[in-house]
Amino acid sequence: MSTLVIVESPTKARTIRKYLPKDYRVEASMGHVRDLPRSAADIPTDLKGLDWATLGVNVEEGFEPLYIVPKDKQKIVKELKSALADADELLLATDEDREGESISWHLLQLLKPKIPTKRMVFHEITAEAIQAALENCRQVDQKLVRAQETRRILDRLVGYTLSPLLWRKIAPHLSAGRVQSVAVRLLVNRERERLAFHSGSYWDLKATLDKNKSPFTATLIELGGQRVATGSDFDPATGQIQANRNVVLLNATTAQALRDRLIQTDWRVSQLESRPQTRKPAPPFTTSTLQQEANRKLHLSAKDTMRIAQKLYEEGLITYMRTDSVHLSEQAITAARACVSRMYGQNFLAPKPRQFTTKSKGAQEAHEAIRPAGSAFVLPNATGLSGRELDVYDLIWKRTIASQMAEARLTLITAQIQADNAIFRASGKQIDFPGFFRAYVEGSDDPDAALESQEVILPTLTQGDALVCQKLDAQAHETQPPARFTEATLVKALESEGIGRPSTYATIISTILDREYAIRRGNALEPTFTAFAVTGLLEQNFPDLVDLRFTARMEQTLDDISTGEVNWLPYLEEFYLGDKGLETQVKEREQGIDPSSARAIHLPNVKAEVVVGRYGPFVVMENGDAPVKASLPQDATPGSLNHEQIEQLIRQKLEGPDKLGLHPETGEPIFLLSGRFGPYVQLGEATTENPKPKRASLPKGVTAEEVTLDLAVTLLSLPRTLGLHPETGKLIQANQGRFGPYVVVDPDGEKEYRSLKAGDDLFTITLERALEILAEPKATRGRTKKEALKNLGNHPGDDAPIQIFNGPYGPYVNHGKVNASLPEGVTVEEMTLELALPLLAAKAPKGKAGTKNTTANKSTPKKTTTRKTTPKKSTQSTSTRAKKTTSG
DNA sequence: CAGTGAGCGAGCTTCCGCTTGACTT
Repeated sequence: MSTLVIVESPTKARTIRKYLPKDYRVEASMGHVRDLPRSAADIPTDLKGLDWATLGVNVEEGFEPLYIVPKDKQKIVKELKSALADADELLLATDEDREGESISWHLLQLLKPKIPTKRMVFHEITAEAIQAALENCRQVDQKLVRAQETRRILDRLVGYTLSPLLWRKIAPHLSAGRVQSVAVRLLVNRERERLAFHSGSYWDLKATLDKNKSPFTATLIELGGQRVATGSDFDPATGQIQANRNVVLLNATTAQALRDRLIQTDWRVSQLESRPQTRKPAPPFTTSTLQQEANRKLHLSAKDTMRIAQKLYEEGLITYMRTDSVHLSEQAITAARACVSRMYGQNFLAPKPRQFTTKSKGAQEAHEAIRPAGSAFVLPNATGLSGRELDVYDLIWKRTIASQMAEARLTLITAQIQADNAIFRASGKQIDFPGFFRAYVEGSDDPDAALESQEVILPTLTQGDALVCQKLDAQAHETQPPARFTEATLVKALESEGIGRPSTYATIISTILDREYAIRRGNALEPTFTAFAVTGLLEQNFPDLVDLRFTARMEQTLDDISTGEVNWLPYLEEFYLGDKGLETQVKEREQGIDPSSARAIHLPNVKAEVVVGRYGPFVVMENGDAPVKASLPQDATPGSLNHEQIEQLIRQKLEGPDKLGLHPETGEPIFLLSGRFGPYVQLGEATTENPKPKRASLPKGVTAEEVTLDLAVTLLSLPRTLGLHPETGKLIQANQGRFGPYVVVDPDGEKEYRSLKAGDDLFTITLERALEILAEPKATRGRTKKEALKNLGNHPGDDAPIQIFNGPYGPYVNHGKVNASLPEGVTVEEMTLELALPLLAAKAPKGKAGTKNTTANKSTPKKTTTRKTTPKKSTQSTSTRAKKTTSG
């Protein structure tokens, strides 16, 4: 007989197994095993008709939750049950936080063990820690479980009460939630600030000064005893200098005049100041800070970062990647310090081990900080990793090492320089001892500030020194609106408010993008019209729920529930059914919310109304008694739309499309129109006989204003025939496609495509050049060609190579079109041809398959964007939700 | 791919937090 231990993740199961006695069996629950029904399909048949079944909470009967085992967990539960049958003791070893405690409780409810059962908790996987945990087991903490259940129910009530309201008032398939709606509101509020922003301009002077042939620069700060205005003196609402600021504002003329006067005067050092500064290293990574840094330094999305971190974790290279703790274990500190003294020397070691404390709200700290795993950190170049995986590991390694390094010591030097009645300032920064800078400098969200961290050397100066002014320039500046959120800054903001959890930051962003509350433009997240409409409705009717502090207050109550100071049921009753309660408020306000005004958005910079419609946003402009409506381009957002664009759209609607002119040969009119996919030109009018006249999109980078009749004629002349293939006699054409210009052989038959190279031009390319390009092999899809991790040799059957590649789910063996994962516990190094053959045989397609299926490598153009509608299987994931796709 | 935005309507959409999984004629 034996003891069954249940943990959350299979990787953790594998690691702790070796610290447990032989007869202990460790299994993973894969996170939560029960939940409220997600949709109608999850509701048991006997409860189907009940009005509270979809909500999954019987609010009239003591807020009793309806728990089900989701489809993807049924197999796991079955396996756990059968493992339990062979055990004579059960240890529940899920994480020691609210969610972990709840998982243990649900396991108890489901498995109903008849054998002795205990709750085991540990924070570190070492022989001693596990031993200590075995000796100090306890029972499941019911109060903590209740706190989790309250959280779960509250989130369900918010989400499943507000979302339907949005369907009724704005558009179907929208969503609202305690976390996502606040995140969207942050984006919207920032965009509003940007829209209300008025830029101001100011000038100053920049001098290049010299002493003993070492030039340095200084900036004008004071004139005639008055400070010279800078960006922070402006009122963002007006673009003017704020009231009560005693400053001089220079413009182009006054700055130039001042320049001409000062260049002739004497320059002298009037004041010198130098002060020492020390800098401490940043704490080791949490999920949130890792995502931020990977976004700033490696330009990875939160989702990509997590996928890579998961991989590193599974390879045993780093500790758990979903954590809110900055705590380092004894083992980690020792390992980091050993690395520092070996690689940088004793000088660079922090005199005492440095331990950090978590400051973010609501942290639960069930895990360590993210750091290289083990008691001796693997050096980045010894990991065998490459590409992004190596980059992320390197980042984690450096940040961890740096946290145990000595402080950096700097000297900041400020010199004031007098030139007649003007004062200039020069700042220098000298690094006296780099300390942890050697290993790691935290990235910045502000590129200007990032520059600042570099050393700026000033020559040795003394008060009264005479200086030579080599150059003096007047420079113009403009105040900038506050920057849009990026993934990094949004995650940072959410975390500091205690909103969302490490396991959810990446999915919060995915949800916002999936629901089209925001689009990603460059690194920035830009809120859409839908986001404005939804945020407006929620702010007007449920201000408390979209308040940044709502989650913090909820967390406080949950803490009080877990200590027994607050009773959970009255809290939920008040929250949902009370006078100010959610359900009460929805019922009260439902009538008053007019759908057409909820869908309408008024923007300060635009004199028309934008309406969120079934087919995307459109503008409505008053025009006598029949308002004019016009669709907006698909990527239009409140922040990208300007009044000229709208006027053009409206004018086109009123006067018909702009006519560019007549076709020089056929005499047909050529129109410039604007559609959902941007501007395009059209030859002739659409009539009933010819409903689809020839059309062509403008090439990238050409705006509607720049289009000439010539360009339109050339675009409409496409495809351009280059000639016949000298060998096969097949037609060769050049054309403009979704991925840019290309050439094609046999456009009505076999269709062999190649993209044009950087130097080639669609309109001048010759048949000879086209043949050259066509002779080259097709470029491999994706960014980089995959390199095999290891070659195992050739298959005895067909002599084709068998190789190991790195895939999204770990390394796998490849032979032709057959892929197979490595057996559990076998490393890439240990794999051999002999081990691979049976794996491949088991995966190989049976019978005749294999010959036809060449599509994988051939042309399978993705239908729409990168978002593919994946199989109906994974009903869990939000990103796989079927979408209304308007392309084809 | 390309000019719409209301109406009749069955049944459905949706939350947050834990965790990995891997389709076929």
